[in-house]
Amino acid sequence: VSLVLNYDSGISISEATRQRVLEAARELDYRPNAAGRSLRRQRTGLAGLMLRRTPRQENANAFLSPVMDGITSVLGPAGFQLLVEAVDETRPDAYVNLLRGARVDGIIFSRATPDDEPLIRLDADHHAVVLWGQLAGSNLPFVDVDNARGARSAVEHLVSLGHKRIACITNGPIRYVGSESDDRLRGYREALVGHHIPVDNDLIRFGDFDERSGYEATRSLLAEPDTPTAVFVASDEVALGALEAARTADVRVPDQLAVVGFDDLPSSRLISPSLTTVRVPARDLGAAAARMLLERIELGTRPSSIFLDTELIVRESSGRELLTR
Amino acid sequence: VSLVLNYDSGISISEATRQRVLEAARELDYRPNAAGRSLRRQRTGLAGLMLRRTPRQENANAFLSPVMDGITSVLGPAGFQLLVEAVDETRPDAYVNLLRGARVDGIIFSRATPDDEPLIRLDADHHAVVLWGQLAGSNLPFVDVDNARGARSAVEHLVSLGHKRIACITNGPIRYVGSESDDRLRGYREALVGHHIPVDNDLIRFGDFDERSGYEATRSLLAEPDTPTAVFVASDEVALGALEAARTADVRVPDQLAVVGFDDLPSSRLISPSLTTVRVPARDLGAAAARMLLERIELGTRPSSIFLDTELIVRESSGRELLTR
DNA sequence: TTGTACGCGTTATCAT
DNA sequence: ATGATAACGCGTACAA
Repeated sequence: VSLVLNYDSGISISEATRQRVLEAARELDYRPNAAGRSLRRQRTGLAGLMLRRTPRQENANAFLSPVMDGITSVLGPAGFQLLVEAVDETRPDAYVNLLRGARVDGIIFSRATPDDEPLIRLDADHHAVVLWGQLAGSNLPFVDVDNARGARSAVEHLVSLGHKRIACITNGPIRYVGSESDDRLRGYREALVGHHIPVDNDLIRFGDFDERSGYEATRSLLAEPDTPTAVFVASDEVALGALEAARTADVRVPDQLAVVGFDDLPSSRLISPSLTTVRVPARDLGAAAARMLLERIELGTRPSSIFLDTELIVRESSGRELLTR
Repeated sequence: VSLVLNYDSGISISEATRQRVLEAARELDYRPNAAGRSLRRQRTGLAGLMLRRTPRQENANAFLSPVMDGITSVLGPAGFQLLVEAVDETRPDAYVNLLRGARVDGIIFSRATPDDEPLIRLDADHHAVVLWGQLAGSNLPFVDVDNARGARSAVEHLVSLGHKRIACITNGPIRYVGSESDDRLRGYREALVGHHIPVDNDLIRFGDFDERSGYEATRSLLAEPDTPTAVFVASDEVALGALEAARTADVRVPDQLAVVGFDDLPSSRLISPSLTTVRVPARDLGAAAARMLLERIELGTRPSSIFLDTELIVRESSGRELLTR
């Protein structure tokens, strides 16, 4: 029975019994039992997606839908299903049980922190782990966008429009070197340096992941003696605050202040002025992570990490060329 | 060993051996094997979330994050994990295997269609199924918001501001009576009738789930001989199109046209003018669905369906009272 | 209180 | 080509 149901060809079963088995299976509406199969095969056909729930951005996750779509689009055809689990402070090592208890064959871990010992150990023990987002100081396989390069493309866009006084608002405090926030800030600096524009630290503000911080940072930038003509904001959410600040200060966007964001949230296309931004290919990242995970599970090899390209999406908020003064 | 590890009290094991077992478990870093446990217990500790992927709103799902958060917040403490699967046209009955193959103990099914025979049969066979979104003509247990009531609250808000010419744009074509789109349109009608305002069918437009359709519907409404002073749009996404249409037509919101949406997407708070809307408590709905599913799984009873209340969120787009003409 | 043995459902292996 | 059997890891029923 097992041979008939699990192999399409290359098995030595007479056609007669083959049909007999298939007929019986149909009649009984037979479906193989997942637990029995997992136990015997020593494989679950399940992959885990670990989502870090920070109290701050608790329900923000706009990327979740496309990411999961990308993951399942790869896992599904390979015969894998997806188990999603939130990793929070109450049970910080839940994912350890997932792998060590063989509930899943591998996990995709989003936004790992640099000091996650149990995670490092899982990797060392040849468990299939793949990271969503680069982890500085570890050699765990990851997928990520090149944040510095994406930031450079945004700032170079502003430079090409004629801007020289370009401010930067990060999407959050710089927690450690090599973090997303750090890389985007670095890209901003590199772009300026590359075009021989001096980096003015008075034009750099540190956001706090939310719209409000973007609002306040922009207010304070507009109060600078030598007002910037453009601002690169390292996330769309924070950039929305920048647009709001410009609006309330009667500063026209993009004429008086050009704004470029990062992420390309669904709403960024819809607001007015629509937001020029750096698109993060969430679905592709999900698919890439899933492919890497499959490689690790099925081949047992250690996949090499992947950087995907961002894409600059030019919209109204940076729109026109700067009038020469 | 099993007794020691699975029961805190009420077992007849000497303290000495109890400690010996615990010590050994710690030393070995023992974790129970999920498949073995599932097989023996005849329970997987997994619940399935079936997401309907329509080609149209493929990456839209802004509710996904809070919904999953709500679900896991209930399932987690009960010892259940979540398996997420997209149900698409390629394998329309994948969820049948999920239950009949005992991969999961129950499923939450989002946006079921009225003619889903296999789903009805699963329910009849006492499988644990719970619906996200009411399904007209079936008696499957569901969670939903009272769409008609939510729509009424939105329109009554407009009436209370003095509006009499109130248009309606649905969020999509009316596929069947009792659908979300139908209920919201019905609520609009009921509110008008309840306040003795005649329902003018010339003020009703059928959107198509996207911003563009809202834009076009609003343009056409603004071309009406007796222009409406307010419009109820049955989804925020479509309402964004309405705002854009007003903007390009130099119609001031809310002074010349008040706009109320439905859903309360994350961006609705952030745009300008911020959108008055009817909030759908996505997280609570998720939690409620999970509670119902647990009841069905653990008690084997048939939970009664639940309507959760929407909440009217008044923002700028409906803002002021209408000046009497 | 402790030890043993069985069976959950599947699949791989080994003889026939 | 077919049939019989063992084993995956767990929890429980029963014997000791």
